[in-house]
Amino acid sequence: MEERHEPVSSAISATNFIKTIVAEDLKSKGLKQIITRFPPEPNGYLHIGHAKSICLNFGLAEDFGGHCNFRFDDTNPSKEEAEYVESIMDDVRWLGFDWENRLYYASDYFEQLYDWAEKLIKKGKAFVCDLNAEEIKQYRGTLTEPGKESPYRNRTVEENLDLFRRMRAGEFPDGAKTLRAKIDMASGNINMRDPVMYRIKHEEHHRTGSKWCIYPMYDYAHGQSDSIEGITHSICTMEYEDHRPLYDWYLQELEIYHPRQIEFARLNLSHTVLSKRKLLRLVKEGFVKGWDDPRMPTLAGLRRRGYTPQSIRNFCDRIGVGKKESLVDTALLEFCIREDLNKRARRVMAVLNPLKVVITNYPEGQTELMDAVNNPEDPDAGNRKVPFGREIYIELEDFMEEPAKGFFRLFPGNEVRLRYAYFIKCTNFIKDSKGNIIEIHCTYDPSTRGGDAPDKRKVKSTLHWVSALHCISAEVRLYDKLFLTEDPNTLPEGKDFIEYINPDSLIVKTALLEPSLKESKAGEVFQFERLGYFCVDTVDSLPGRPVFNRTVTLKDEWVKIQNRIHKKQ
RNA sequence: UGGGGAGUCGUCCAACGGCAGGACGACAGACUCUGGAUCUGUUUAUAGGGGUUCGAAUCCUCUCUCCCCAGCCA
Repeated sequence: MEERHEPVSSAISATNFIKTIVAEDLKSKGLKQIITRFPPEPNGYLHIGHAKSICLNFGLAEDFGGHCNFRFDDTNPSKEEAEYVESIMDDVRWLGFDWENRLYYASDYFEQLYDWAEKLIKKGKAFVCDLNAEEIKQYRGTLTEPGKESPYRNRTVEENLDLFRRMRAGEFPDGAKTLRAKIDMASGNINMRDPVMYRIKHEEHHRTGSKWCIYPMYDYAHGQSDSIEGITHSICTMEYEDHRPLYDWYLQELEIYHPRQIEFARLNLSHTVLSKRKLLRLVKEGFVKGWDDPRMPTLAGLRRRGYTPQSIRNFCDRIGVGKKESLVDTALLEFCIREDLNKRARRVMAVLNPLKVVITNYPEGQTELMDAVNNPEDPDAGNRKVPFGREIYIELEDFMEEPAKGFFRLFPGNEVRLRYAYFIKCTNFIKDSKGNIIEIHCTYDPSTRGGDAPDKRKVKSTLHWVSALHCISAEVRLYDKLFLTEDPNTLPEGKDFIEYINPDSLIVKTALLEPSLKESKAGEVFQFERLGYFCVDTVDSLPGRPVFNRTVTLKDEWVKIQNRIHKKQ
């Protein structure tokens, strides 16, 4: 699974405001290197939004000569599970990033964090509060009104210390007490209204087991973890901007090394959702088949869909980094995977909607092996032989009884090329009782073997095909956008994002494939000529029975022409 | 009505007092044994009003719009 990739071409990534800040800091603070970190909570799967953060943090470290730590932010035992730890590390490795020996857990710092909490108590900057959750909420005030001070706010240092130690010792039940910072209940910033530092949870932690029954809150743990690791730049998303004063306050009161927090806008991608809550609903309610369903924007899903690490890293470079809320068009992601696969995918022929063609003047029982190029973009990919015979299948869409305007594929009397084979001309067609075309008769020109006419005459179209006698069949899964609406997060009043799921986001077909595909291996990528890029599914394929996932279609001029005609009508 | 943040082509990102540029998309053409790829070209933007300045997307000011914050979640 692990792959290494050449760095993304520097032509793509110009600069961003964070690089500017870091460059200035390096100069003004005389730093030799920077240290960043990627700090996921192990409570779910990584998605393309996390990839933006991963690329940013590891990329910055690479650009400025430093390193990026990998840290699990595991301060809440009720939400976190060990199973996620492995999958998250897999995803980051898959993207091609290496944290070497710098794997950390916030839970490794619990003892130090505890000592620092006592230090704040001794400074008179923290107190044990007996208010319950509901009361704390009442006392906190509202967005426009200041809060009230807790009646327990003025306990003595000795009492606070005693109570806090007893909290740790397990003397109190969940929710009975909290440790809170003593800051300012009238602050306009609600995060500063005596925020909770520790809560009591008699729960098993995935790493510390039952050693602790009090757990630090994110705000109390994160900055200090950054400080312990010597992080120079702690990069997070915009919603933490309001938390920065608190981040700074703890570090200042603790009088310890003070990293700099910088916020950037999280990624939004059109036609999909990236919130954990919504993704979970898609899985739980069965709209997709799991976290790694190829329609999911999770890294596991994208990987199974056929997206390459390189394409995702290129995407992350192209979208840039800013502070404003934005919605990136999925078309850019699709461009990135086409760009990458165009260079590396072997071309093969496969027919999704077969229509039988009989070449009436071709000798019965004859088979020829035609020379086919594996990848016109890559001479090293070599050639292969594709069997050809009297009866073949072409794509149903490649024939029209009465050609529409702009259609120059097969129609009665018209000559086209069969890729790597012969010119054929349609002489007749057969319909069933319902009027559906079920078979085409053509003649071929033997002098055009290989696909070129000695008399230099041209045809306007080249069709892909498979030999009826030699082709194999396989399940092919045609994936499309998961949502019909561009932004499933911004909906009319009363609408649920579920209502906008694309009913055709998955269409399963039995396709006919050239025989070389029989032994293709899980994860292999191909371009089915004129159709799109496909990969062999890593979960449901069996030896000799591959299942193919469509990663993305090819750009299709004919589809556009048809759409235009439809719009006019 | 409190605090914080953001407004530049259709989309995303640059330009940081000196010619508003790139990528994707769209459109047009060339080329092509994939209506793919490639190549060429076209199109469209500084939220609005004042001000400072020789010169403003950039500085000042007022206004408008959008986003985030009231977990013992992260």
